[in-house]
Amino acid sequence: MHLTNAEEQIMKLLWRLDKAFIRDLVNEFPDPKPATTTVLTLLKRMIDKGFVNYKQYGNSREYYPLIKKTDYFSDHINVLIKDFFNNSTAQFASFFTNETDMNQEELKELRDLVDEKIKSKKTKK
Amino acid sequence: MHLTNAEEQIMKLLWRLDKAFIRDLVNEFPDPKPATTTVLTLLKRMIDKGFVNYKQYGNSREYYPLIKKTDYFSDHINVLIKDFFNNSTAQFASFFTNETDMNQEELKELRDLVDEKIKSKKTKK
DNA sequence: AAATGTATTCTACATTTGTAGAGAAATACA
DNA sequence: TGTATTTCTCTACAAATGTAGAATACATTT
Repeated sequence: MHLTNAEEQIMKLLWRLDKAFIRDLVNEFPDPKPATTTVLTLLKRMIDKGFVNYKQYGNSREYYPLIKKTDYFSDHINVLIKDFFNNSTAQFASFFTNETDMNQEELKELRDLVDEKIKSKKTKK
Repeated sequence: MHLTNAEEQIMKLLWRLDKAFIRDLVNEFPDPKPATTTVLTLLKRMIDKGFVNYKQYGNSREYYPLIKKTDYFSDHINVLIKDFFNNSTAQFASFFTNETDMNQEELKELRDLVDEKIKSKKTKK
């Protein structure tokens, strides 16, 4: 099961706000804002799909995400890696460092990060 | 403009085969294969969108991709980075090394890669 | 309590996407 | 040279997606 584009927009809002009432969500949109019912329809579909739940307060609901942004994202990336890099993370990493324009600073940061990762794996064994 | 899912399947075939006639494409599908007309319809849409072109041979056409896989992929990744990491490649890289399960080998490869990248940038200046 | 505002569900419909048949035109073959 | 095959276009339609009004129920304000 997956989110459509419009649904993903709502999801991003929920991730950013943590939880929100319908009016909060609609307000987050720049003009022209979608109709409230539009957002409600999307929310209902997202609930059916198991991505969102809510807490009832009187006649209104506070919606919140059921999956973590990082998990959702992780899935995305992995699909991309599978589709385009024959499932090789190394190949992807190579592509990544070549194609994105990280500056000197960021590159060093990344190298140190990877270095740490290597060390932590070594000690773990 | 973007490719739909079904169109992207065709695109992947074209990237892999470089160029192909309609029967080649249909044959690449596992059973049950889609109808030839289905694939033809998709190809026509992709041509209209500017993703594919063809060379005419008699009454049939040899189709080929107009965009490189890496460029297409690069766009994807960048959208993800923008959407989920506030446009910070460094933040994404960090996430990436943490969330994917690269082994010792791959990690070293990546570190060396990044190292090279750092050096090449230094000398370029 | 009546009027107004807000949230929700139900229903509806236009657009996009996935899938493919009918028919025409070109080609291959018996 | 008539027949089968292949490729293509045109048309069609079901399913998914995006968008929102009408109706309803509850809450708030006067």
